[in-house]
Amino acid sequence: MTSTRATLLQVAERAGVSLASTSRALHGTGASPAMVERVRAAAAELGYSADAIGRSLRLKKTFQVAFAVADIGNPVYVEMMRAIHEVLAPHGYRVVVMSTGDTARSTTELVRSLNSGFVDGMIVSPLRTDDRLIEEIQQAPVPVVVIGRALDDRGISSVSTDSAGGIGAAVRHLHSLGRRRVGFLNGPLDTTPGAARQRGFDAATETTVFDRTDQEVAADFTVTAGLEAARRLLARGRLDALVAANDLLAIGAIRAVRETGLSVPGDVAITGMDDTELGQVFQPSLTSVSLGSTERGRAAARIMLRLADDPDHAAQQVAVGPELRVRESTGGAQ
Amino acid sequence: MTSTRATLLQVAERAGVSLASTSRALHGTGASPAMVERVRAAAAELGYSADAIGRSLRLKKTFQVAFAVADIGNPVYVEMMRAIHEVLAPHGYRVVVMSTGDTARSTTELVRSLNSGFVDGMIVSPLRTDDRLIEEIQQAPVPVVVIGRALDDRGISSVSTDSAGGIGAAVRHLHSLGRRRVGFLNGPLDTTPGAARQRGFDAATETTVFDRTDQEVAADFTVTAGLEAARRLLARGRLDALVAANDLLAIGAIRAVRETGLSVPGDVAITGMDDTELGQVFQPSLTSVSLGSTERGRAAARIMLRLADDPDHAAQQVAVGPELRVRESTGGAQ
DNA sequence: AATCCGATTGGAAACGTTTCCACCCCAAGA
DNA sequence: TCTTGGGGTGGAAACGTTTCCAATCGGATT
Repeated sequence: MTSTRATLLQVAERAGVSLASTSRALHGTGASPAMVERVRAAAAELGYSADAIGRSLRLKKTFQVAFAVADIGNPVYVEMMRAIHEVLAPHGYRVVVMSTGDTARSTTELVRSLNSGFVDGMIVSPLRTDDRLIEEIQQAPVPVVVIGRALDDRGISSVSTDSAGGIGAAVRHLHSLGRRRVGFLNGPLDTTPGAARQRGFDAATETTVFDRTDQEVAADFTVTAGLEAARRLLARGRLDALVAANDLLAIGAIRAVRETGLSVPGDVAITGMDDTELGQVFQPSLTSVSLGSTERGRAAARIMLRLADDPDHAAQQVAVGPELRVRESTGGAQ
Repeated sequence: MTSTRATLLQVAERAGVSLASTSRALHGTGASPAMVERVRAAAAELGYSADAIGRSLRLKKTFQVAFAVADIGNPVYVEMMRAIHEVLAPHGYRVVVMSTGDTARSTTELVRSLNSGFVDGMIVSPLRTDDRLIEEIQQAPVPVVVIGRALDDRGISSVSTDSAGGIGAAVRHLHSLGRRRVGFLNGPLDTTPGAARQRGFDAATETTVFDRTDQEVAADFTVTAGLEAARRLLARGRLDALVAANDLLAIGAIRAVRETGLSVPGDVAITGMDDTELGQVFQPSLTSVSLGSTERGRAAARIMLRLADDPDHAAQQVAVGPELRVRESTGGAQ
């Protein structure tokens, strides 16, 4: 930690050649074999390795991509981050994690910070969106890929999924099991996912007929909030099926159901959404609608690679379909 | 995305003053109120914001800190990352996530990459360690904080915990419940945590007397590996208590126990380690030894802040004590 | 009125890299 | 032998910022 890092100029002096030749020799283009040999040796002796900042300044490229979400601890985002990292790292890109905060305003601020040019692009999954944010994304100086709503009409690259359709699949699954009194446990309606899932439930219960439907909104998408909201829901009348807007809410709901002395899935069948590992290892294992977090993360990262390579490339859209994974919490196998 | 970002020089020209004054005016030191006003206006009109790379080059400071672990998906590391981010972000530092890979060799490589100077420091939690790695850390050009083993003797900053002692607490807890046939479910012994926890179990069962002890090593620290290893362990003979080396293994073990028709905690009491959210929401909720992941992350980040501020600052060590959290899986309250 | 001092200001260098451009040299063709 | 061309090399500029240093400008003190 005492010795200072070697610079390219020092390597050049040691090799007794010019700075230009040294750079070429190391970067591998247009240098004679003798030169390459000579410079390599000098570089090795000094333990040289190129300074990322100097290179970035000259190249106007940071080899960094930001990944921004409201809550880094959320299992869904963790999965995405892992996938993004796995795709980007082999291409020499680093991943910078950032927090959007949970308002559209704070997210807008974050997007604006791209102006300081510390990354080559940003993958963001906004919890809440408004027109200001959309505009800011459109004007961003580097490519931005949105994971969430499809935004093709606004010329923004996005990776979307049909969570409304996913809720529909869950509703039909429960109906096909003979359940006729279904409850819906949603998260905040002013969030992008909350709004979409609400649309999904409304649409599904319009075409599929139940004897009774009811719903309740949790304070946020967590187990605790799910537990409390489910208690309120169950207190209002008997249900035999419950659709939760994500796995954490579903787990809270399972606890609430059991508190009342009822069993899952015997008395109440429950579905989650996101297909998290948590839901998979839970007992009972959770029937859940996979929204392909890993796949969405990968898709976003691949779009980013293309855009980072060619910033003038047209915006790209990818849609990942939802997929129902039937497990114990609705009486499925395993 | 078409318009190019404004540079400081452009702001200077627009304000009709020198580059130097412009910089001072914006940075707030030694400029007249009139100058500040004038430059601010010009900057606002152009939507100027300072280029991070240019500034980094001059300041020799990136305002970035790396966080490197073997598996970013592991709940423990997620918690640490969240804590680290929460501490560093308010101070203007960005967090870059990196993967150590799971060998000491690949971790060494990662530490060596610090030579390219893309980051002001690194917080790393190596899964496996050897002398080469220790050396590399000592020679790193920027501060490195290790989360894991205490390394005070080597002059390295570290945040450690007593996981061996934590296992001891779990063992004594089970003994105090009257359990006398205890099994130990560990992860790979050649990992730093695996080795420490093994020492803990050996030491504890030497001082606390059981009728029967047995142990088994899982392929890694996951639910699936835990399930398989626990099956082997249970097949060898009846147990009434099981200490797992982390929460994921414990959850695999619960499943294995139930497969044999036995109950948790009635027939077999089970403890985990790490006190993850997963264990808390699981049913039965998991008695677990907290190693203070959040606290360790925070401590590491705080050390990093000090070291980044003053690179010649002496290495710092912090130890976080383990804490047993009794829950349903050993018959505790809640 | 001359001097001095502090507060402001501008010029220029520096951080470390890549690459354009001009130059040189040698081999090949005329 | 003279020209042409191409491969290899070095000089120098550029990326955007901060800060050292010298210079200037007031106003206040003698």
